[in-house]
Amino acid sequence: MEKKVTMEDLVNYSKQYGFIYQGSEIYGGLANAWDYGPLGALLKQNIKNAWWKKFVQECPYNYGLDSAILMNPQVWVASGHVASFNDPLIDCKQCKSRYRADKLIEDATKGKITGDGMSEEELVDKIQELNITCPKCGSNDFTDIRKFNLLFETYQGVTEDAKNKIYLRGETAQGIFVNFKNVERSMRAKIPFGIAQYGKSFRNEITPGNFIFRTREFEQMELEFFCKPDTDLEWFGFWKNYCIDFLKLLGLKEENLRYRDHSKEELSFYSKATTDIEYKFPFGWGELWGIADRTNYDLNTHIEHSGEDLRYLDPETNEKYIPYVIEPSVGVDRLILSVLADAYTEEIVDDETRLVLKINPVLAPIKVTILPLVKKLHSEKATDIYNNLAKHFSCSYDEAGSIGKRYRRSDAVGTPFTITVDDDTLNNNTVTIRNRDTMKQDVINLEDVKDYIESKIVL
RNA sequence: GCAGGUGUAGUUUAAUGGUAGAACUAUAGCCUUCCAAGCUAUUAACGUGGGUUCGAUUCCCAUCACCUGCUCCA
Repeated sequence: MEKKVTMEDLVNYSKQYGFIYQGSEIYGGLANAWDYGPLGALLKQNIKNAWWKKFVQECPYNYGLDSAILMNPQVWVASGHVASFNDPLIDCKQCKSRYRADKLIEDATKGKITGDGMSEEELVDKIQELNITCPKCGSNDFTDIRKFNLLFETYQGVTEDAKNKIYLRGETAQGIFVNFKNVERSMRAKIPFGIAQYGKSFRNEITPGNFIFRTREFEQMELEFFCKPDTDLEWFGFWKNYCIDFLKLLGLKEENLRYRDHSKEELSFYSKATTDIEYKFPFGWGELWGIADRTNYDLNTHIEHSGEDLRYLDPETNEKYIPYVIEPSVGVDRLILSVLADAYTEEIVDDETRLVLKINPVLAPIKVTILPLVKKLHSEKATDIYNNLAKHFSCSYDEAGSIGKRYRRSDAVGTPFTITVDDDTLNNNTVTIRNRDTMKQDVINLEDVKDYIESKIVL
C-alpha cells in the first residue's frame, strides 16, 4: 500500500528533513524564495553532477562553460528580452480580470487582427475602436496598459546611475551564445558541437508558485547544440531522446513523463519546433524540460547587434554559415521537485507507515549511514569506520535511539546503504550492510565496503 | 496583480477576551545485540505591525507568507 503524495507532503517533508526551507523565514519569508538545506544542497549538487556527467563528460559533442550572471546589457537587447519581456497588460476595472492587450484583440477578432508591433496607444485605441469587452463580465472599462519587465534590473558601480543599469540574466543561454566563437576556437571544436552550462537565472515572473516549481530566482541546466542548418530536425529528435533517457536513468517513473509538442500558435517567435518533456507533478502535468529548435535566431541577432562575425567556416566545404541551434533546457529546481515527488513513498506495513525516499543512489544526499548496534560497545569502532568512509562518500553516523528507529531515519532521507557495527565487526572485521529498497542484508568484510558501495552508485 | 481560503512548538492539532494543552518528532540519560519497544527528564508555538479594550492568541484594520482558481510563464 502506498499513499499518493501531495504538495503539502513535499513541503513539510522538505522542511522536516533539511532539504528545503522557506527563504528568509525568520523575517516572515520572501515570496517564492526557497533555501536548500544540508540535504537539499547535496541533492541539488548530485543532480547537477549527473547532468554534467551525461551532457559534458560522457558526451563526445559537448563542452562545459560557466559564464557570468552579469552581462553587457546589449546582450539582452539583442536576445529580445528587453523588448519582449515587456508584456502589455490591462485589467478589467469591473471584474478585475487581467489580460494581455494584444491577445485580447487577437481573441476578439479571432486572429484577424494581431496586436503585434502596436504601440501602447495603438493597442488602447484598437480596443476602443473595436469596442472590445471583457470576456468574463462584458464590461469595456479597462485600465491603461501596464508593462511588467521580467528582467531583474540592478546597477553596476556604487552610484545608482541609470547609465550603469544592468540586468540579472534571464537565462543562461545567452552566456553560451556570446562565447560561441571563444569555445569553437580554443577547443578547436567542429560542428556539430554543443556548449553546456548550469547556473542561476532570474525572472520577475508575474505568478510564481507551486513551491519550487516556479520561482523568480532559479537554476537552469542548458545545452546549446550547434549544427549545420539542414540537420537541425535530426538533432532535435536526437536530443529529445537523450533528455528523456536521462530522466529515466535518474529513476523518474515512465508513467509520470510525457512529451508535449508546442502548437504553431504557441511557438515562440524564434522557434521552429519545441517539445516539452512534462512531468506529472502532484498538482498536475508541468513542463520539466523544453527542447527547442531555435534555428539561427540567436547567433544571427548577436551578429547584427555586436557586429562580430559569428559564422562557422566548414573545414570540409570551405563554406561559411550560421549554425542552427537545438536547445534542451531544464530547470534544476523543477527536476528536484520531480525527483522528490517520484521518490517520496509512504509504505504501509502492518498498520505502520514507513517513510522511504526511493531515490536513485547516485542522487541520494547521504550514501551510507553507520550505526553502532549498541552504543557503549560499538560506537568507537563505528566512528573509525565513519571517518574512513567519509573520505569517499557523504556519510552519516547515528547512535541515538533503537536500531529500528535509526534504520527508519536513514530510509526517510533516501540513504541507500546502512552499515551496522556489531561484535562480529570487532572480532571478525565484518559488518552488516543493508539495502534500503530490497531490505536485504549482506555481511561483508570491512575492507570491501567501499568497493561494494561504489559499485552501486554509478549512473 | 485579482478573487477566495489559511496562519497556534519542527510536524499534526486543542482551547480561550484574563498570554496556551496534547500527540508525534527532537535532545539527554537508563535499558536494549538488527527494523519507529519501554521508562525518566528537557527544549519548543499564538506570522508581523497597528487599533479597540483595564487586558487581545481570540474582535477590527493593515501587512507578510502559504494554498486554490484566474491571468501569466519571449
